[in-house]
Amino acid sequence: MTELEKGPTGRRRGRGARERILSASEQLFREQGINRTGMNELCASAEVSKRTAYQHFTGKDEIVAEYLRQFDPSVLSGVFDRTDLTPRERLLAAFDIPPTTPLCPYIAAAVELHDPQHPASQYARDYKKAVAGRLADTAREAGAADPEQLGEQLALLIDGAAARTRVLNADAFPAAAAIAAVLIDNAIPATAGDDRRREEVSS
Amino acid sequence: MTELEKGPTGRRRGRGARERILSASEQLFREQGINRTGMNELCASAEVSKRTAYQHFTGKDEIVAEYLRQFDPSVLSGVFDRTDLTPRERLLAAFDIPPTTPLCPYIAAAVELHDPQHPASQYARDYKKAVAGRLADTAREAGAADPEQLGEQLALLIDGAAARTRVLNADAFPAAAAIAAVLIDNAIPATAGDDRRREEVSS
DNA sequence: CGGTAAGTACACAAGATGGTGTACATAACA
DNA sequence: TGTTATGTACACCATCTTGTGTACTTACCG
Repeated sequence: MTELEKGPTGRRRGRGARERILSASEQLFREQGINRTGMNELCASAEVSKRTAYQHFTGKDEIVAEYLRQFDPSVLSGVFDRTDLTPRERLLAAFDIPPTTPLCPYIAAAVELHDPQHPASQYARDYKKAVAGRLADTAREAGAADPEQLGEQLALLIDGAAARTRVLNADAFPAAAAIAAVLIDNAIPATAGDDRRREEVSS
Repeated sequence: MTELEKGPTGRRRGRGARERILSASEQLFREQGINRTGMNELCASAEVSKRTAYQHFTGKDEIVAEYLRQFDPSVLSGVFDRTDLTPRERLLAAFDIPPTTPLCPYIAAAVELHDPQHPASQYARDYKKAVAGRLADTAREAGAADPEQLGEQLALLIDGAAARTRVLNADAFPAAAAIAAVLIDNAIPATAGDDRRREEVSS
């Protein structure tokens, strides 16, 4: 969804202040949170004059919303579009989050903004539902009996791992992956599936 | 841990400003978040003069820390000390959160404070570990093969449900309870346990 | 060239924030 | 009674917050 860069007419739109702002916001909002990042700091980090920032965005809220909207494609497609993995492996790969993703920004935003009506909170919901949907699709591909349910369950595990990682300051995704393996094996009937085992459960 | 009210000597300690502050903080921090609740508002809601507040607490940080410390006994003992339930039922009862608990305040605090060194963040970690420990104890009682692991897994499910409930604005605890049932049945060897089924899985 | 869109620099507003200082009131207790 | 702990009322401060206003500069493009 990274639009513009060059406008539709081919005209260059200035020196890319907008993108610098969003790029800086991605870093700062993640590192120090949304509420702890002021506009002055954000503009300084983006090397953009404050005036310019407010010419591109009506206010901080809009920057926050746009900051969350950016993730939609990147995070999702990274895992689910890998054709080198079986569907089951893809489901589990969703728990192999690289260290570059310290915490789901949607949970953080939902907590920090604290207003379900905020546009950014809407994006957060949309994203979460999209992830659950993608997981359900993959679950269906893997032959799960109730793919919607499995997708929802795996999404819940991911969120649990994210939240727990944040609170405990220790990686909880391996534990979540272990649970996921159990759920996947339980959800896929014996006849279907790729490499699942029946009674034994990988810890 | 609701100490004082009357001191150990029987002496009345003023008019209970401290408790009013903590009571108001519990409500306000929960309803609107920590960062969105200013000291002026907090003191007004507690019907306490600002000066008094700063005589009881060195600063807002201390109030936040104390606010989190209060939960330790109440939430935990409510579920785990019920002798009318089998251990397995107690494990599942942890997912029957009443509507009075809109969201785990520890996750919210960890996100809002955004500083793992903050005393309140410490309390959050302690609490989370305590819950996992209690779950593990109960899992052991229920005859689980690896009670520590099951306790950690169930704790992760609770956090996932809490986070997801917050972001999606919809109750995710039933789904978490369903997963919990699967994990519990998988973790308890066939010989042990109370009412578990073997192959069938309660959705 | 000149016009225009884009961006800059910087002061400044208006309000909220956490936190103090000062003088006064009240309740308990000896 | 008077002393002391507790609490109040309220002005006040420094700082930070989002957001504007104004005047200037730069890059592009015909």
